[in-house]
Amino acid sequence: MLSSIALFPIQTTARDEAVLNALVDFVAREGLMPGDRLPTERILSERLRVSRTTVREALTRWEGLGLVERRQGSGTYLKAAVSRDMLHLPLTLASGSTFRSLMDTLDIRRALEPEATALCALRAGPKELAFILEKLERMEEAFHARKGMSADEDWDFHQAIYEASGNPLFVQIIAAMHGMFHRFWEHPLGVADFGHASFRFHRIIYERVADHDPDGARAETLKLIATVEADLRRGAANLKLTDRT
Amino acid sequence: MLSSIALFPIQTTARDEAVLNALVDFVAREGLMPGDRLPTERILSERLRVSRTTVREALTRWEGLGLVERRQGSGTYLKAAVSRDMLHLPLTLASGSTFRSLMDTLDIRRALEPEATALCALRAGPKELAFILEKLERMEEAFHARKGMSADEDWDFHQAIYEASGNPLFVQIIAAMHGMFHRFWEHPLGVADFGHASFRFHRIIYERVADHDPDGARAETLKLIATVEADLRRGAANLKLTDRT
DNA sequence: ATTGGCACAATGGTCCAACCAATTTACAAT
DNA sequence: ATTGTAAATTGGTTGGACCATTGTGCCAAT
Repeated sequence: MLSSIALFPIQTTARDEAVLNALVDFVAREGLMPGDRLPTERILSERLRVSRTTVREALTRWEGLGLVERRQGSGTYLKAAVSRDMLHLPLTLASGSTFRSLMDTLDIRRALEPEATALCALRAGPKELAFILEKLERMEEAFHARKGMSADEDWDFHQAIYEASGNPLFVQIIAAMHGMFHRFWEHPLGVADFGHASFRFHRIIYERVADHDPDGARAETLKLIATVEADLRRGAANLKLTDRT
Repeated sequence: MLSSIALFPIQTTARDEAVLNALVDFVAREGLMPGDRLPTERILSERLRVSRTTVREALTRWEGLGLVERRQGSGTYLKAAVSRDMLHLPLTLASGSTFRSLMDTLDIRRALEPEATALCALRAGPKELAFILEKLERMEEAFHARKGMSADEDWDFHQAIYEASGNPLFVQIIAAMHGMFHRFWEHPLGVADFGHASFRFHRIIYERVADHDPDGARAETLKLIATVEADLRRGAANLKLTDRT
């Protein structure tokens, strides 16, 4: 960005970082896409003239950032696009499995999801709308088949909307909040009809988005989250979730 | 001193993860705080009955997450609190367009900061308000002394507000957005009076918060972000930030 | 011709022992 | 007390070996 500034960090030794830079270049040159397989550790070690240990440390870094996935016996696969000047902000959210923590994630969702949906209503084109509709119908199908909300299909629908917002940060942050939420609430926790109240809002939200009605989309998303909060409060009352600080 | 370390061998597969779990327990038991030094790799290797390579791979993960800092010849130091149930959120900001990336962070801020400020207005007690006021006055002081916004004091003020929201997620996520924003925009980029327009809103926001007026606080925070966006658009126009894909 | 199972190669995961490089500590010389 | 230097400490790197898992292809049985 600031190409006029020609200062570089003093580089005494930074082997693994150099390995990653070389790997970025390689991926760019070969036009590798997410899902493609990277060269084996032994090949990289040989070609880059560094020990396999160093290659592994570098790849461990990328794996920690979710950029790469290692499968023993198979290989190392690219999971996301990489570039030299991409910005990884590792954000560690320490959170216990307390009622308060779950409510905290809802605070974030209450702030982000309505805005993301509103942006989607503004920006989604026919192609994105078709994709969202497909996810919606798949979710409704699963709901009727299993007589209840299916977390996977539900998330697929929302993810489709947030991806259509055009801002990748929404997807990443909201996904983390969902993950945190469902990690401690894998089961309906005594709430038999968990998610039932939210069902009807999905199609309404889709319609608002399809109508390019950002305010309506925002309002309906807010209602949906309110149903989630109500479910959570019922669950907390049932099980008397206690703090484990 | 290290003779009393209570570490036990581990046996499961997924060695490096087991190492990290053991380390979490160790940190908790010893009451280690950020800044404290961890046992050396050789000690860990010996006590956990695991090769030093495996210990290093585990620590590399934590280093990538910013949880730990290694200093050659000195040791490995804790940089943040760790707990078993923490969620790592790797935020990846694609660097297709710098301007677009900055606008993406603003989308998130526009969603989160008004809500966090509103929550602060609801929840802040006298003690928190006094702390916020102190940060406000320090910022205003720095502004008059240096004839311009000071990023550090500015952030201290906002951070005080978001901490008073009572939800630690707000602080962490918003801090990450600020970090991204300023990493791309370390200098005012041709906008000489960068931040001047935002100055007056700080005191207004404080007053709304002190009055426990969440809607007012939300509205004023939105205006403040609007001034940031205006600054950004002027900067982009000045320098003709271009895509570097 | 199809299918099932098995041997073998490829690949990531772990271990060891040694040495390098930076830092800290101890200690002697002044 | 200060300073300079040697030694010990600690993270960083290397090479080589072996283990565990996965993928591939051959071969026999059907």
